Amino acid sequence: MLHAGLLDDLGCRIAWGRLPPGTVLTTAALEAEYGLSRTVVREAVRVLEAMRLVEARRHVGITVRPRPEWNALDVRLIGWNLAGPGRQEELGSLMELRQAIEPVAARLAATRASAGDRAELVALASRLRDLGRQGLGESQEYLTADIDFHRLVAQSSGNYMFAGVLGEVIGEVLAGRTRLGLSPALPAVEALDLHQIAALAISGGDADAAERAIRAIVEEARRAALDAGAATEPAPAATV
Amino acid sequence: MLHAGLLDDLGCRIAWGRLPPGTVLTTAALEAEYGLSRTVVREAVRVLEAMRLVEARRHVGITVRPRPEWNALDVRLIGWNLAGPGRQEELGSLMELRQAIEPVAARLAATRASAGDRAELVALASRLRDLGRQGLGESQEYLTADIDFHRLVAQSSGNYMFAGVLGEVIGEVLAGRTRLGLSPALPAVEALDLHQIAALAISGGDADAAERAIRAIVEEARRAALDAGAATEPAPAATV
DNA sequence: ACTTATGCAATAGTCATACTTATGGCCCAG
DNA sequence: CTGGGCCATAAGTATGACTATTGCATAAGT
Repeated sequence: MLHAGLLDDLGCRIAWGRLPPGTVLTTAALEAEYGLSRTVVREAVRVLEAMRLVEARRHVGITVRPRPEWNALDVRLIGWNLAGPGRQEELGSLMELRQAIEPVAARLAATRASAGDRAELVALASRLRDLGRQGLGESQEYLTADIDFHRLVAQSSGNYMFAGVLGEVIGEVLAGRTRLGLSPALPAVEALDLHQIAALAISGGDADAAERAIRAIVEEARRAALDAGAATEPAPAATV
Repeated sequence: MLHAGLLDDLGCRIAWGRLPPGTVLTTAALEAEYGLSRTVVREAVRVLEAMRLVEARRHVGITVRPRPEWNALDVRLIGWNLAGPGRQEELGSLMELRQAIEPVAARLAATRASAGDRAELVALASRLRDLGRQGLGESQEYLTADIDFHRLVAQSSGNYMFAGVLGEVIGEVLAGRTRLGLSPALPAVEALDLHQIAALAISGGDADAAERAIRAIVEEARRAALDAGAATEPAPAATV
């Protein structure tokens, strides 16, 4: 589909600073550059406009807006940022977002989660512990269970904003940890314990304990990322 | 501009449940219903698709997606929700989001804010105190200063995601408080003190104190909203 | 010299028509 | 009942024509 391709290409060029804020494009120039019809160009521009990456004005053209105006929490934009030279910075921002949201999500989950979700969280924490003890902290299975755990906490919070943003980005953040080797084959006992504590606290309705445990989990992850701070993950190849 | 009108109309109809998940539209039917060209319809649908409100498929049409799949933190969607029957629920979710984000933003602001921003925060807190003491807690001036204060905390955090989402929604949330009469003409001394404490903590680089103060501010706001829980604000007239 | 008004070209916005593409559902055969 | 093929469905794309708005350049006025 041509629309998706053009949208991604333009989105990346903007997100990566290749079309810096203030750049003025025209639909005619884009048609010529990409060899596509006006329909495809306009439709892609409409989406970029909706994301506040550009502003289209008659007689002027399509101007790239300043970065602070962009819809920072747009999932597509997050993806573009993660796929480009600003990946580390984006992961850092996402880590801070997790730091903010996950403890509150856990607190809410402790009061709102369904019985089924409570049981599922306990089961996931058990799974993480088992895999961790087997030295499989770097495995896909561990990663999947870790992602599922955090997603379920967000969903159980009953706040669909938490569920939405965390559901979308937690996979990327945790996978990034694994790729950076920040998820050791033998996870620290304390980390596994914290997942257990969090799951049991949510399951038992203890909001304070749930919040403290998740806060500690996220803090540990943040510290590990800081310790590895200079270990820069190379940006993915710049082709989307 | 026809595009914006159609987008808002369709967006609201979906957000308000008038086009419930599972509803299948076609571009032909929308053209006929709205008396607009295919171009306008397609461009609007593109944006809705990007927001994950709908999915367009050949041979099927344009299907409204289940609500959990929507981009919950899309600013436009938040606006549609706030303009419709789900306003209270949306304000509740936003309050929780504030609860999560603002304390962490304050913590980060304490370490990252520029000297100018630190001074500005202190000045805004002073302004709030002065207006509050004059019994102007319900005034537009107080509201403006309150919004500016919280926005600046978010911006000073140096996390553009915090700045983005709070910058967009804080005005709406705080204005809703004023409209509901939850912002008393004579604000409690403690509330004014907390803004001072937060501003001074950020200005002085005390992250713990900044976080505690902002947390207390947001918690006080949340409690006030709970106390007024049954005082339902009528949804705005359903015309955007 | 500065300010205001006017006109025109620039570029997006909209409409209509034609053609292409993929795909879901239905029908038929084994 | 299952699998394969075909066709109609509806989106996806292209193009030409026309409309609408507006920014900029120029001219006129003070």
